[in-house]
Amino acid sequence: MGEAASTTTPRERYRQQVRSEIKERAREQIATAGTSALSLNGIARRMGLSGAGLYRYFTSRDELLTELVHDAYQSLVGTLRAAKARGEGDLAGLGQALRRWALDDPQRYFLVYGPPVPGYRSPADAAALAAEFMDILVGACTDAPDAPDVRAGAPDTPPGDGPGRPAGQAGTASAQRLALSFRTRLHGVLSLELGGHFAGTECDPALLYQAELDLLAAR
Amino acid sequence: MGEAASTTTPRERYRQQVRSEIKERAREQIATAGTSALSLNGIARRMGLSGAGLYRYFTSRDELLTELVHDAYQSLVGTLRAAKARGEGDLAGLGQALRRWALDDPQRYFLVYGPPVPGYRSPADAAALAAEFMDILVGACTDAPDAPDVRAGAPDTPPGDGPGRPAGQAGTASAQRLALSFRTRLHGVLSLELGGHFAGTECDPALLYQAELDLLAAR
DNA sequence: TGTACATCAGTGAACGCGCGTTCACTGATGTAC
DNA sequence: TGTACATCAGTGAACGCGCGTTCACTGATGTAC
Repeated sequence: MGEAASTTTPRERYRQQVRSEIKERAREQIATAGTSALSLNGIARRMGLSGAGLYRYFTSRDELLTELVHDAYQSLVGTLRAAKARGEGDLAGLGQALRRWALDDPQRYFLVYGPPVPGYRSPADAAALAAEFMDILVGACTDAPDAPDVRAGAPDTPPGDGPGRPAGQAGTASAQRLALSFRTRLHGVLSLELGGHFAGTECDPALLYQAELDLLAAR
Repeated sequence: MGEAASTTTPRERYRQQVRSEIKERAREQIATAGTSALSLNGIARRMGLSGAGLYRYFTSRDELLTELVHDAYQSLVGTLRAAKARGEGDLAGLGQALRRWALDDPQRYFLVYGPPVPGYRSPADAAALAAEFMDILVGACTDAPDAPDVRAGAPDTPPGDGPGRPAGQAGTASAQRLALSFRTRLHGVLSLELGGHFAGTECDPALLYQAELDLLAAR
C-alpha cells in the first residue's frame, strides 16, 4: 500500500532466505526418497524449526510442491536459454545441456516430466514454460541446414501444413516435428536411465543418448 | 512333505482367489491415486476385512508391491508374446500392442517403467523378463527385411561388433541397436502422454507415436 | 534519542487421521483313525 | 459314520509412528511520532 518500496527491506530479504532454505531441504528430501516423501515436518526438523513455523512461509504442502515444480521447470528452460546464449543452441548443444541438467538431479527431472504427482496441481505458468521450451527447440530445428525429411513415413501430417508454408511464428511444420522427436526420443533414453532401467544391461545409456542425438542433429 | 498333491486343494484354491482379489483392489488403488497410495488397510477396508487379515496373504506391503510389479511386467511380456503368436510380431504390430497395453492402465505402465518407487525392490526375475522383452524386440528387428543402417551417425558402435557378424543368440549388433531405439523412442512418447504432458498442446500423441513407429519399422 | 505501537517470526500443544505391523484369540474347515 | 485333533482364515485391540494443519501465545524487530 505504501511507496513503491526500494526493492527489498531487510525483513523481506531474510524471508526470502528462509524460503529458499526450505526449498533446498525439500529438494534434498525429494532427491533422497522421492517426491511423495516430501514432508513439511521433516523439513522443519532438519532446519531446527517447529513444524508450525513453516506455515509462515508456505500456506500448505501443496503450495511448496507446486513451487518446486515451477522452479524445476524454470531451471530447465534457463539452462537451455543459457546454452543458446553460449552459442551452443544447436540441437547437439541443447541435447547435451538437457542431459547434464537431468543427471545433475534426477528427481528434479521427474518433478517436471514424471508421472503426475498424487495431489498434483501444475503451476500456473507451466504452459508458458513448456511453450518457451518448445520455442527454443523449434528455433534450433529451423536454424539447422534444412529440415525437410523428418516427416518421412509419417502419413498423418495434416494437409495444408506442407513444405510450401513460410517459416511462421512457430516454425515450419517439419521443424516442429523434429522438435517433438527431439523431446520424446531424448526423454525416452533419459527417463529410462534415471529410473535405473538400464542397470544390469550391457547398454550404455550415454552412448545410446548420443546416438539418438546424432541422428536428430544430422537432419 | 506329503504326496505330490493333485494340483489344488479347495483351500488352496480359495487362498489364490483371495490373493488375487487383494491384488485387484491394489491395482485399483494405484490406478486412482498413484503407487505411493498403496495401502494394506485401505485394501482391507474395501474388501470388508480387518487390516490384520491381509497378513495371511502377504507378509508386508513391500511384498505385495513387488508382486504387483512382477505381475505387470509379466503381463507386458505376455502381451507381446501374444501379438507375436497372432502373427503381429513385426515392429509395427509390437508397437501397437505396446501402446494398447500402456493406455489400458497407465499406472501399471509406470509400475514397470516409472521412476524407482521409494521403498523399491524389483522382483527377483525382473532381469529375466526384461531379457525376454528385448529378445522379442530383437527378433522382430532381425526378421525385418534388413536392418543395416540404424547405427548411421552413431560413432560409438563398439568395434568388432560390426556387420560381418552372424546373427548370434542375441541378434546382430544393428538389430540390437534398432530394438533399443524402439524401446526408448516409444517409451518417450508413451510416458509423456501417460503423464499428461501433451495436454494443452496441439500435438496428438497418437499421431506422434505412429510417426515414430513408422520410422522404426521402415528400416 | 526515546517512547508507544504494530508487525511478524517462531513456539508448543493439540486435533484427527491413517499407516504398517504384532499378538492373543475365536471359529470354521479339513484330516486321521 | 463319528469322534479327536490340527490347520488355518479372520477378528479386534493395541503399539508407535508421522503426517498436515490450526490456534493462542511470546518475543523480537521494525515503524511513527
